[in-house]
Amino acid sequence: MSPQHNPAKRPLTLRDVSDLAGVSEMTVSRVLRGRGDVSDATRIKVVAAAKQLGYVPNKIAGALASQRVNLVAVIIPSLSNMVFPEVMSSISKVLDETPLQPVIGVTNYLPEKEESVLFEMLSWRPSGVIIAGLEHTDASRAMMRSADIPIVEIMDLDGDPIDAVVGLSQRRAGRKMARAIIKQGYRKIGFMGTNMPLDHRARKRFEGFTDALAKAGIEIADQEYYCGGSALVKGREMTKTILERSPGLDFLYYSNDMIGAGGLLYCLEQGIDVPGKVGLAGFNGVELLSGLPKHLATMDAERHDIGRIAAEIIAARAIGQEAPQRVELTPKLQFGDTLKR
Amino acid sequence: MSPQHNPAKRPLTLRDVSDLAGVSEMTVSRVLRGRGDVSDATRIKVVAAAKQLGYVPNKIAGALASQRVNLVAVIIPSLSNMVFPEVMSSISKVLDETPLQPVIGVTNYLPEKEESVLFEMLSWRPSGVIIAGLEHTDASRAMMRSADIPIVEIMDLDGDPIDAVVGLSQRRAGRKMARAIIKQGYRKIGFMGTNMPLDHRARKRFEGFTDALAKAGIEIADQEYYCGGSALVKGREMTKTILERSPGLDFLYYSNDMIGAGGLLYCLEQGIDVPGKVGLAGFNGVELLSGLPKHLATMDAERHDIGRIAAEIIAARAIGQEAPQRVELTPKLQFGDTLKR
DNA sequence: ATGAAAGCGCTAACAC
DNA sequence: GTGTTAGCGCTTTCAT
Repeated sequence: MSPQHNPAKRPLTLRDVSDLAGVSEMTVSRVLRGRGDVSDATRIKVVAAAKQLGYVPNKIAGALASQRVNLVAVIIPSLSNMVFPEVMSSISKVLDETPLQPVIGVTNYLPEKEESVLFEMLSWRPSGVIIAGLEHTDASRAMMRSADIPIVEIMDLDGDPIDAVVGLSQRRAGRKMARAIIKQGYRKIGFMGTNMPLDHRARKRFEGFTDALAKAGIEIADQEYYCGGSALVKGREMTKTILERSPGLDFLYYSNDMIGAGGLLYCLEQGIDVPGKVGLAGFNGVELLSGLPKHLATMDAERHDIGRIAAEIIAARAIGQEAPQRVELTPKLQFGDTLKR
Repeated sequence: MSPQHNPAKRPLTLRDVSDLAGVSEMTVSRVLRGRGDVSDATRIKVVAAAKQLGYVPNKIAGALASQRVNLVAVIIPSLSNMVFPEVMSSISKVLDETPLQPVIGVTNYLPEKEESVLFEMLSWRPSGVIIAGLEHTDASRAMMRSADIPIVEIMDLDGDPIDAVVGLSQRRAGRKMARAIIKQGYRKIGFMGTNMPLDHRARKRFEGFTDALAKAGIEIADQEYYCGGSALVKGREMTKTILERSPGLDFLYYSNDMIGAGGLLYCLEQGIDVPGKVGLAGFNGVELLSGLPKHLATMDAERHDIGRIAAEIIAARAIGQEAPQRVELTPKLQFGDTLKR
């Protein structure tokens, strides 16, 4: 039955339902929340009345009275990097089994924006926070610390967590890739990445990468950075630039799979022997890109596990259960077709 | 200054700030909201006190008292189709200039999920709703109608809007593409799409497409559907399948750019003359994909304008201004390199 | 199994 | 310019 027109032009309250059903507001509240003992007869009357009116409970009032808000703030740098929607979907899948609901905030990699998003979110008194990265302004850290709710920092492990942390060591991931590349005999290595000093995870991967090269007595032979625009196009352009400037390069390491894919397409068009003459590797394991002529070597960022585990920690703590404080995931190297093996 | 440790382990209230600053709660409230006349001296004291304590206002209580919630519910089917993050970012950009804040809900193309997401959202009494599509359950429509807030349905125009609507006629977009294809002399046309009966926009585009073909006395020569998996891979596989089954095809129309790109890569690998022997076209104008060896012909879904205008309508109505009820956008055909011209 | 009263933390409205 | 009072619509707690 379609709800009756609401003549009062006033949001419906419990009171309206209680009047129609002929029971107290308290009883209506109990029925609608499924709490406490209510006789079947009453329950049916109340449900019918609520439905007939098209009553939608007011969570604002409910939350204020109960001091409980079943919201989980999820704070990520961007939606255009496919990694984050994927983390989100894992989080949603876990929270769907609980009364908790994710609320997304996007920071655009800006610490001040992160601070303001966090402030906004915390002012709704969520049951928990899942936030990307370990780098935050002092004020952000202070807010999270004093919020007295579970905080899970995700994606990265290299730093000081506020509370719980789920991720992988980005430095270690960079080192692992470097070692694999060296082991296959590549020596003249070029790097391409985003010009985003605030993408700390990319920065740490690069640091780990150069560290491991240095231990083998190798230095990055050339590098190139971009910002903005279509990553696929930029990958192609940077690859052209770097290969023309440094024809001796035998490996190209990209800070993400998207620019790696652009580079791969360029190399194939130019008839460059991949991975014989030049090897290529990216980072992330973006499923989107399987389907290219060759599979780009990459390292899985384990983002589904990260999202799942982070959400599980929040869900456990929300009901007073113990949960791990630190979960380290190990990224898997995928050789694909662009790294000799 | 880092906030003092909160010894009470109790969320801070206006009261705490008012005690520290030595003024009434009301004055603190005024300062923190920037409303009403407050002397500079008082303002400074209050701001200092709030900062020292690390006070974060409780929006739950504020919203209940003021009967105002500066949230805008944005309800979309998916985050993995890049179109929606792009719409989101346009919405955010507009709302950033206002006190309004977007809250994302994802329905996975399921009407029942849409209904429950909507219910959850409306129970927070948002200032407006932006929702993808014109197809909703009766209950969803009833909820939106009786919520007495601005509702903007986006992306599609072919149907009965609840309130305002911003989008393009998906049917017309399909027809337009069909006419362009026919005009270039293609006659044996294959179609590939998602197996998602609930993606009404894709369905309507297809209907418009076949309508226009029918008017020219042409029927779809073959078709192929997929669900799940990497769109790029699926596009490649379906293209192989359809071309082997129907070698006479001279045009392939894809319901989205991602599978179109997979098909394009396949054709190029096979050395098929594109667009000479076979023409290709997709839909959406996904910027992500420029950077492929050839540019896929496509039609811009105008999603940035859609997001911007939808948000502008909500923002205007939120402050009592008039706003358009219906905005039709005209998708532009981009020939790229895969459709003769 | 149901109801009555108190109050969650804030703001509207009004008084001073 | 600042303070006081009375709720906002629910849920908690306690009474019956």
